[in-house]
Amino acid sequence: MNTEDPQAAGLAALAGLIADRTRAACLLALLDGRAWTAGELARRAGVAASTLSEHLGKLVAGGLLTEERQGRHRYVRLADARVAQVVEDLAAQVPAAVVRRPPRSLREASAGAAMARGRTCYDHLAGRLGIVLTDALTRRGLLRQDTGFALTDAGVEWFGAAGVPLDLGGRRPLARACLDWTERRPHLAGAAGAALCRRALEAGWCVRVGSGRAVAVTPSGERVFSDLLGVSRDDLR
Amino acid sequence: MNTEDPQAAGLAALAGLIADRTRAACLLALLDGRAWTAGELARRAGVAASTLSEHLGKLVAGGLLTEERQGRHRYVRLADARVAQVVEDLAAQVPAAVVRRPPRSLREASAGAAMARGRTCYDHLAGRLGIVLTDALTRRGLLRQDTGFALTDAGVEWFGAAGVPLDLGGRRPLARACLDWTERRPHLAGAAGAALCRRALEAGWCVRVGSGRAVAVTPSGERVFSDLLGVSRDDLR
DNA sequence: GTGACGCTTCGGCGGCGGCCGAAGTGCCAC
DNA sequence: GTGGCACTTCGGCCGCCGCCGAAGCGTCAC
Repeated sequence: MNTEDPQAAGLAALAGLIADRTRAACLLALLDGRAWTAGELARRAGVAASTLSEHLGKLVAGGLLTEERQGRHRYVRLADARVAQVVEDLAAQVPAAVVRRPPRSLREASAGAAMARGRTCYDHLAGRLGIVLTDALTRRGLLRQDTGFALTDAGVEWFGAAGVPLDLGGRRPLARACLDWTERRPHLAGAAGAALCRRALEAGWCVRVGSGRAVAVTPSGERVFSDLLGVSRDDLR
Repeated sequence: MNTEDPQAAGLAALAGLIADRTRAACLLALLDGRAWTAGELARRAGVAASTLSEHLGKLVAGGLLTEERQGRHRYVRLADARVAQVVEDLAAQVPAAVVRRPPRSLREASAGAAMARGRTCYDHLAGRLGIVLTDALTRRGLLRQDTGFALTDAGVEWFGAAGVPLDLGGRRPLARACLDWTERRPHLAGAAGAALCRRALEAGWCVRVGSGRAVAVTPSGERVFSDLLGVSRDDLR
């Protein structure tokens, strides 16, 4: 390369951090928005602890992850919402045919079904649950998807009325579309999506299922979503 | 890797296509939305024609590029707007400090200045020009950026009145934020951004400068943007 | 036809990077 | 202290991949 191009080099370096099967598996696992220990990730990815340690070093050095040492554990999480967005966006581009794979076992099948029903996607809700809520917001004129992706004034009010505080002054966009990779349609992300998810977990509208990203709606959540958004219970199961 | 994960493998493979300096340089060059020949890209990237041929093969096989053979030339372009978006988004994440580099020559400096003033970003307008237009749309209540990123009803009307036809039924979102890597702020992308750019070039409001992506506003364009959006001529120079 | 040109294929080279196991470091429990 | 555990560092192995030049193929100009 006679004429070195710093932008191309930077782009290649960034993509290179993701362009490894093991690191990609880590990033996807970390998309649940929580902190994992190095050991958990190593088991998940199926590589030796030493191998994973090196990968984490690269991801942290590259700014994709932040780490937090606690005793003999190294906790690691996605650095910020922008990193999560990049990983999501890229993951959403991989052809559906590649991702869809018949489950190997009953256990895997039911875990997959739970994820498809509802899960967190970094800091917001995804899966059928995410889509149902996003569609309900749209149907009620609270979110507009026809000319872009933004809350309406009524939508901002609705969040206030629902007891979901919105950070209006923040640098992060309030509403953003995130392509759902099970539903293949956009769901609500951004500050509003994060606030809704946080509130739903705090208030017990939803609970985490098992150890992973899967999320289920509680009876109280069904009532709330029905009252606030007219979502039928059948759509949430 | 004991438990193979098709999603991680797919993500890594996709990122791997971008994770090479030469291929990254090609993708960035192709972000101008036009078709390039293999030879042009080889010269641009500074590698042998044979090397570049192999890279193009991978990018085409991976679905990032489409090719069109004409005589002894192989024309290649980004496969679609989604690919452009992925490349843009990823490129926008590389730290500004890496990209900003003092120009080597007067020629390079003036080319850089022209690009910063105005350029195409795949199929829409970027650089100061893109930002000025996006801000003007926002100031006039035609585009809303405070609660997301979407055209208002008045905005949809404005496009009609300005003689810029919008495809309302299309699958592609009408308005989308694209992070400008010279201005570090979002400018208008999506179907509306593409329509505006197409109309501006057709109607002679803007013209391509030199051989590349740079775009300049013509006197007639200054008049139009002033009339339609209240943009001062000084902001366009 | 003849030569020039654009691109592709192939062989070979070199370097990078992912992987592991072994050894080492720090932390915790007992 | 003593052992166990989580993680890291190191050395070495292996395979992949980007690079080139040479040769080949099709197209275009004359």
